[in-house]
Amino acid sequence: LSASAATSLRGRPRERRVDDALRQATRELLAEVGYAALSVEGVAARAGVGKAAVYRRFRSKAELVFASAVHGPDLPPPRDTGTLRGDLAVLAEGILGSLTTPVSAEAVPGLLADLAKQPEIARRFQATFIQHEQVRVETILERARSRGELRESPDPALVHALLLGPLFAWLFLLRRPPARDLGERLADLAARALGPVGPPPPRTGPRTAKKR
Amino acid sequence: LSASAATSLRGRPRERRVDDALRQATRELLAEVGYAALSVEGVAARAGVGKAAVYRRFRSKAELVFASAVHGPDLPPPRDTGTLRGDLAVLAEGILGSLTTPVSAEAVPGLLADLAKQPEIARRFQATFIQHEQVRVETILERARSRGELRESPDPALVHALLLGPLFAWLFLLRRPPARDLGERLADLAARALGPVGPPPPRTGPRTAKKR
Amino acid sequence: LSASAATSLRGRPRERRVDDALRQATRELLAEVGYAALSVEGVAARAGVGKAAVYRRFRSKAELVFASAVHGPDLPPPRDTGTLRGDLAVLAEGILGSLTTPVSAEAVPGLLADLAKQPEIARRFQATFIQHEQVRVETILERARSRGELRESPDPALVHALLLGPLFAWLFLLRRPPARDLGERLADLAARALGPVGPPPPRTGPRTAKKR
Amino acid sequence: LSASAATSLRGRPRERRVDDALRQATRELLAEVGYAALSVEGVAARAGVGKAAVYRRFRSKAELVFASAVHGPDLPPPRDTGTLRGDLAVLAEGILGSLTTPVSAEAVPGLLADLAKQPEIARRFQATFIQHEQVRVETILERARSRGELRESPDPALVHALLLGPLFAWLFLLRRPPARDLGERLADLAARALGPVGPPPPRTGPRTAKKR
DNA sequence: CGGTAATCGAGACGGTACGTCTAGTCTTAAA
DNA sequence: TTTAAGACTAGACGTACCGTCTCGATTACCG
Repeated sequence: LSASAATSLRGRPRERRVDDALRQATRELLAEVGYAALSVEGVAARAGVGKAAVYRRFRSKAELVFASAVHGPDLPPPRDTGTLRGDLAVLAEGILGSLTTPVSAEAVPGLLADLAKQPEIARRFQATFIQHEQVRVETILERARSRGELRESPDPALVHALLLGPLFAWLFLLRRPPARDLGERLADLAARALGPVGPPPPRTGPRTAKKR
Repeated sequence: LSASAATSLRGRPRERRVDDALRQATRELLAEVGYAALSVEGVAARAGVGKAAVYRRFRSKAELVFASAVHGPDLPPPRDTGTLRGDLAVLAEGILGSLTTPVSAEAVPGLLADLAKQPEIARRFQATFIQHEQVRVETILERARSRGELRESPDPALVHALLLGPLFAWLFLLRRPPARDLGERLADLAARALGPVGPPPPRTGPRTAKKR
Repeated sequence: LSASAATSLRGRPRERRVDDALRQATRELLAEVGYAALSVEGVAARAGVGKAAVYRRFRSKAELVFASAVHGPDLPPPRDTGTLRGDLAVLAEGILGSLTTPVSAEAVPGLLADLAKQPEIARRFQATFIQHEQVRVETILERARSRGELRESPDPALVHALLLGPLFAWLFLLRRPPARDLGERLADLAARALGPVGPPPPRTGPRTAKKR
Repeated sequence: LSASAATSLRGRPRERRVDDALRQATRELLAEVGYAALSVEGVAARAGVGKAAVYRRFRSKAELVFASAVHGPDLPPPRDTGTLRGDLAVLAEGILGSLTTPVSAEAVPGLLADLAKQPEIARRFQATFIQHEQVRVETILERARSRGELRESPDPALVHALLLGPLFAWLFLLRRPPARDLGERLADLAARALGPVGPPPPRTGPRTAKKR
């Protein structure tokens, strides 16, 4: 998740100070004015840095913001709470937390829009953010299966969407303030939805009688 | 949902032709070049219309796109399929459909980003798009309760997020192609999460103590 | 100098009130904001009149201003003061006066610029403003010749330029404030320049006491 | 007279090529379409330059045209012809020449109009164009006095107006084509107006006490 | 130690879109 | 046919960024 371009060994080395100042300035400006109103010129000025120093590190504004605002795979591995529901709750709270920092809150929608047109950034976003969470989902599902809570592991992507999606929708589509226990409630619903998969143990007739 | 400004009765009336041409041009360009690369100048030119005619109707690019790309409350009331799961499936397929038109697919992320900084548009978005779907959710939940499928109605916003969120996440965050039965599968999961599933699963561990 | 377009006899007759309000509003705005910042919309609004009513009377902004700001041939015929120098002084003071009203002062440079590109208006300007003054010059020269002050009449256009030019230059090129006796001083110089052409006129009367 | 902004020593220096291309394009377009129809966008396009490069150098269209069209103080010092009349003729021909280039002819009236509302440009116009010519007038008057052609030096501004004014009026107010010897004729008249003509006219009364 | 090479801040470069403004024309309903 | 009101096309205005490039001045490593 560090900067980007191939760092040659020859010539004057990059200054760490510049990297830090850029990250800092980007985060500040994101929180202050939001993604759309954030300009590379503004970031460079705030960081006391030339524009070239920015573009030497990031190919575009989207990359700059992405690298500065999105946390990397620095989360601890998912804690084992003993139940699927508990594991999912921990994960959901983590996702919720990373979506509600002042920085993320401003950056996410704009970043998403840029992703739509910059496949390269989109790929990195997948690899850094999405993929990493999905691995955690897989781990959790695996555990649940070995506990006997699940008969067969569902598609991890679907489960991921089942947690991430409603959180995102709540915050950015419905634009509701995040309730304290939102993550837990969604984890609860998700666990319930995944519950015993397939036709309730052998013998249970056609899926028709869903009634009650 | 129509254009915007108070339609005065005096003076030359707005030309319908212009409204139509603008909507048409906007949709075409959205599908062709996407939201970011769409320019008001381009839309006006394609529509054979002066820029002033655009800004007389829409305060910004976001308003223009919103009004042109987002379907209004022109959906039929939710069909009663006889089961909660069925009703949700119909709704989910509808949402999925409206998110996967060539126009929406391009417009949604950009629109979302603009929403973040333009409260006025955000309000309209809520009223037009979100609110209307939420009413449908309420209707469906009401029906389910009168059928006895649900004991108590959950928060419609939460249920809405439970359907809309995963669909959105699947398409725009995970960037996966929409499977044919995606809506149905999510409706299935949602129904399962909301109510007791079929015959209570025999003995599947501590599903009892559900929070809240 | 009245308005312009062919006034049909059929249909509703034009309202005098509109003509007056337009003239009035144009003069006010000229004095307030100057020629460049004066807009037809502004004039119409100030006059409480529709834009169409303006363009029904004047083909362009230049025509509007020209008709509203430039005095017509409403000057009395040049008074005979008894000397060429005196006659020229009266004329020069008249020209100076017409160039230094608040309205003219603002209108003249802008009008001049538009004249450069609108031959039609330029023609009317010649006919209304220039020609009329030139006739006065001719009259004055004729008188001087019959008095014996001049041997032969010089080109009236040149004499006109000799009076009008320096006044214009003083005001609009050098941008100096008009001295009280500027007209008189220039008339003095002009009379002197025209004076006895070639060898001093044989024995001609009272050219003596030119002093003040 | 050069461009404008303080030329900082830091950062990338301005490109000479851009300055030249802008001046060139402005002059071409002035001659082709005139002042009113000249647009900054057009100039930039013709010069193969971004609009920003123009506005980095000139605050407005008026400044651009002024800097491109008006000759600087690059005239040689006024040649001494031996007589006041001769000196004035040289000067008048020079002024006439500078007012009748294709570029000036188109630029002057428009520039004059813009001067009326932009005091900053007006000031520069004074300093560059007017003042410089006035110094030449002073030189000429001084010479004439030391020759004994003039008893006392009149106001140089008035003399300047006496030459420049009629030329301007002839060209832009009366809109007459410039005669070959126009400058000389005006210089003749001016010399006559200023001083005793030729051999002091025998006995023509008290021409001595000339006013002021 | 002197050269090579990449860095630094600064800011100009070509492009492009923005949202505003005005000109002059056209269209409505009412008079 | 006029009126007031205001929509219409067309296009310039001056501002703001983007991402690239260029300047002179550092600052490391390499030979």
